[in-house]
Amino acid sequence: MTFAAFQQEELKSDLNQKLSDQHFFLLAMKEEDSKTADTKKPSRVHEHEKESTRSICLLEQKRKVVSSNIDVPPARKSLEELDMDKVTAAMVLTSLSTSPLVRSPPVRPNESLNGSWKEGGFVPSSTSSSGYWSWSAPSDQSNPSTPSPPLSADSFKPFRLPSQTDDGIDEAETSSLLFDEPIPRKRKNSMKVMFKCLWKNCGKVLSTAVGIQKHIRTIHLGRAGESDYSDGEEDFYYTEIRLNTDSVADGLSSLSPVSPSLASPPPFPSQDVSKSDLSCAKTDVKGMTPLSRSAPTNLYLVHSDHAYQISPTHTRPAGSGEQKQQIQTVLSSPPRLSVGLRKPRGEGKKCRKVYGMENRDMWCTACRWKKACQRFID
DNA sequence: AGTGCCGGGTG
DNA sequence: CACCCGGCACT
Repeated sequence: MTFAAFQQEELKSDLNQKLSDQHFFLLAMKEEDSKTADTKKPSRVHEHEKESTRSICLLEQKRKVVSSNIDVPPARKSLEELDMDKVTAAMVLTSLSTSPLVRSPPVRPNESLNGSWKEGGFVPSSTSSSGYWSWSAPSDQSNPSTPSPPLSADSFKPFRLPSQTDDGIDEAETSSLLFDEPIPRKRKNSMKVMFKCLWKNCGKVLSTAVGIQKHIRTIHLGRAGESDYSDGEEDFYYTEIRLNTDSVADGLSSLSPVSPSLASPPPFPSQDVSKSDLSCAKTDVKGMTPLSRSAPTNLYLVHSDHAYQISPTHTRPAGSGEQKQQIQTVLSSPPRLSVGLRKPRGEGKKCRKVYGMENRDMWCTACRWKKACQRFID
């Protein structure tokens, strides 16, 4: 079979498939309409029906045109052959759409992020019956040059949603990826990824995963000699944190590395643990930015949800509720470190409470200026 | 809705 | 600086 003939076959079978699908859809629509005809305006139903019939006619015409353009009449093909053609067509379409050679340059403006990987990995073909979508391993039929879905850090960064306690967010995110909704979330690209040691009483922050692993291996696991050997245990003792390099100056917190370390001091003084991605997992040693848990292709995701997540040095009076709150803040808004560092609200009396709004002149100046009360400091 | 207060604006 | 206030977190 020549390539041209093959292409024609594909086209035809694909069209057949689409036509029959649409046909069924239209029939279903008609049924639906007739079911609800008594409750709806009859004229509208009628219109609908007319429309449907006309569409079917048009589709039939199209089918005829295509058939006449192609030498092989549809009747000559057995059902199995047709089915095979459908499958082949789907496969070819799949590989066509994923092949970098054939792929047309991006047209949609927002394709650069979700579009590319969606296109690359997930082709919702009606004939790929399994319904299981995965690009973990290319099937034997697909083009070997099929690019693996964007494992590159950049393409995943925007989707990285650290959520340890709330998987629903991840799912929502995922579904919004599956459907073509644009994701309005903006993220500053001034984010810097750091790795924080979660070992008790150690707040070591390093800029590379390798560095932090080495730190944990040598300092905490006592494996100084076997620097190359790693059974992955270090993975459990550090987490990734994202810093907004814009507001790093604000980020001076009381948390400072406790243990002296062999490596150079962290580029930034330290970080409040609440700003770390607690659920965030990490990837392998190659310095890749961690992928989202919701991403279908997690490579080496290791959850770091263990006892050391909450830094022992973090002794703010507010309990876990505040922690959660802060994490959510980090999740959902452009990072504003000051929010995380906000002083716990004073519990004592306040001028406003004591004197009331009517005696505002009796308030302390701070209260008058809507600042932290200085009269009833707790 | 009320309260506390941070961050930022104004003179 | 003093002073004020928008707006947010928290209750």
